[in-house]
Order: sequence, then structure tokens, then C-alpha cells
Amino acid sequence: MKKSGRREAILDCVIDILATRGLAGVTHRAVDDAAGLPRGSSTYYFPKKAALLLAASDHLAAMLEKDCDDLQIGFAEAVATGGMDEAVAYVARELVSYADASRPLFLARMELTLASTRQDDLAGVGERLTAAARRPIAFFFGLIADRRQEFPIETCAGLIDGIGLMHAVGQGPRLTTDQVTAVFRSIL
Amino acid sequence: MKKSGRREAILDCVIDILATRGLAGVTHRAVDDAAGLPRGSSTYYFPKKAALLLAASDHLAAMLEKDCDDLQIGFAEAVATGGMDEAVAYVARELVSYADASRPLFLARMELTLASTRQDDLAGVGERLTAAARRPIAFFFGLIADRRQEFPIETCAGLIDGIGLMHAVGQGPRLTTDQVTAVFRSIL
DNA sequence: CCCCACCCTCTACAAATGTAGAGTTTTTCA
DNA sequence: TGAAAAACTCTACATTTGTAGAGGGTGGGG
Repeated sequence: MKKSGRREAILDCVIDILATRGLAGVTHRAVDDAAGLPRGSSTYYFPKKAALLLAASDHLAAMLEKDCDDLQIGFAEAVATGGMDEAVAYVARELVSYADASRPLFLARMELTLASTRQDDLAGVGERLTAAARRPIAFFFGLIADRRQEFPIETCAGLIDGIGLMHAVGQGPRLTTDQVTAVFRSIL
Repeated sequence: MKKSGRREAILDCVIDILATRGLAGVTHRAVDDAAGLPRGSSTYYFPKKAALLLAASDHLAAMLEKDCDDLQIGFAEAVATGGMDEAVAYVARELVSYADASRPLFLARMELTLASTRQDDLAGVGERLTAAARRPIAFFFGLIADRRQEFPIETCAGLIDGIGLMHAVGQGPRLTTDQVTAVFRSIL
């Protein structure tokens, strides 16, 4: 492994552990082991635990933002080739498959967001992650500007996070693409 | 304090700590202190930590179910006195104010649900809590039976949990009663 | 009064954690 | 090349946790 990539590798492992073992599972030792690095490595790069979690939050936010940008680009292309109807279906499709594929990311986000509501060290983490996750919603929001009064961005964000929540932690049936599309259409 | 109430008092404290300090904050010692009981009390009633959390989950689920039943009764009354339109507004109103008032309950639910996705000791906790929280939605769902195909219970549950999530952990603007009502009306 | 069963409280301890700081290797650059 | 600096690894330790098990108190039946 490139030495220069260690910092990133450590943060990837933190996010992975957050998803699989929860906040309590994130210890310097566990992170070192997961990354296959010598004990003390994560302590070296992030001497305090809060620093480790803070950096992991930024890392996660960056990932979310990148995914959001991709969605946005895909949406623009779908509009160009298939019109708005198809574009809405595209977003719904992506959202559902993404909610499954990005389950670890969602779980990590939940862990960090919950932690930030009570740990002063992590102030701002919740806002940062929420903002990252809302980026595509804000874009999507432009589409329904004429109904802004009734369905502001908060409503859409709530719905979408609820879907993510269901897919990430729920053991019950998941929403299908058609169902999500139906919701979007009824709002648009 | 009545000695016979100690078990319940302990579980109340567990839920409180889950909300204020998170899962990691729930230690036998911290629970004893919060309950004002001698060290070892929570250990006596719940010798293993998993037993403590499991019992707390049941306790929380019972609370949620009770609140849900109250909402259901209120809804029925609202239908009787003001018709369906007013009843929908009633539910939206209750939901928003409840989401604020029950913030600790929601946070505790999140903590336990997240924990149950990875800790075998807590298997079933997620389902139990999800089921409890969905009870009123299932009832509400009866109202839109004719559009069941498009808006199944999962969709409504996702939306409502998303709203709860926003109110519980979000630092941004909250949804207003009018906004929630608008969503309900557009679906109904 | 005594004793026993039960309910509760206290003490002890191994394991794990955050963190400090010493020791070691690698890189840099004159 | 050689030494100073930076980058990294290792060791140690106080603290906290879950849990076991000993100890104490209390009420009721004989």
C-alpha cells in the first residue's frame, strides 16, 4: 500500500467499522487492525479519538457529495434523452438501488449524526452530513419550484431519508422503484 | 421510591441515557447513578448488558405503542367531530408536535435499532421497535386502501420516520404542520 | 428469640481503551 | 555521504467496563 494513502485507508476503515460495529467499535486498535497497519498508526494520524471521527465525517461527507453529483449528472442526461418523466423514474431507480448499495454509508452517517447531537467534540458533523445528503434534493427541488410552498426541500429530504432509513436498518420489505416513482409523481 | 418500581425506574433511565449519551453511555454504573440507586442495582436486575438493553427495548416499544394508541383514538374522535379533512390535519399536527416532544424516544429507538442490526444479542429489537412505530401508520393506511398499490404502508412509514429523523437529529428547520398536511393530502 | 431464605449491596478483578511519550526507521538535503 | 528532521512504531499506564461472587440486611415462620 502506498504510504501516502494511509490516511485515507484509515478513514475508509473507520467508516466501515462504524457501519459494521457501530461507534463503540471504533477504537484506535480496531482501526489499525482493519487497515492492516501497525498498532499506533491511527493514533499517529489522529491523536485524539474525536479527531479520528471528525476526519471520518469529512471523508464520508465528501463521498456523499460525490455520489450526489453523479446522480445530478445522470439526471441531467436523462432529461436530455428521455424527458422529465423518464428522468424522474431514473432518480427513483437510482435512489432505491443506491439505498441498498450504500447501506454502510447510511449507517455510518446515522452513527456520526447521532453522536454529534451529544458530543461537543463533533459539533457541526450532523450539519455537514445532512447538507451533503441534501445536495441532490436541493437540485431536484428546482423542479418543483412552483409548488415550493407545499413541498419545500425539508419535506423531500424527510421522505428520502426515511426511505434510506428503511433500507438501511429495516428488516421488512423495501420500497420498490415504482413506489418511489409514485410518490415523486404525486408531488411533482 | 417504591422498591417494587426499581425495575421500571432503571429502564426509564436506560432510555434517557440512550437519548442523551448514546449506547456507549449505557453502563451499569451510569444507570445506577442516574436512577439514584446503589451501585450494582442494575447489575442485579439485569446481570448482562444485553439483558438490560433488551428489557429497555421492550419498555420503549410499550411506550411507543401506548402513544400510538392514543393517536389512533384521537384520530377517531377527530373523524367523528370534524370529518376526514380535519382528522388528517389532526394527525399531522400531532405528528409534528410529537416528533418534538418525543425526541428522546426517537433517539433511543435509533440507538437500539442501529445496535440490533449488528449485535446478535439484540436480534428482534429492530423489528419490535419498527412494528411499534408503524402501528398508527397501519391504521392510517386503512384510509387510503384504494391507492394501496401506489402508496403502501412502507411508503408512509418511510415518510413519517424521515420526518421524525429530521426533528430528532436535524439542526435545520423543522417541518411545519401545514407541510405535513400537504403531503398527506397529496397522497390521500 | 432464632434462624433461614431471599433480596439486595459491595468488593474485586481481568480485559480493553485513550493517550503520552520513548524508541526506531526513513527521508531530506547540504 | 552523513547527520538532522520527519515519519512512523512500540511500550507503558491510568481509567473504565462487564461480570463474578462474597457479604449484609430484613422479614417471616417456628
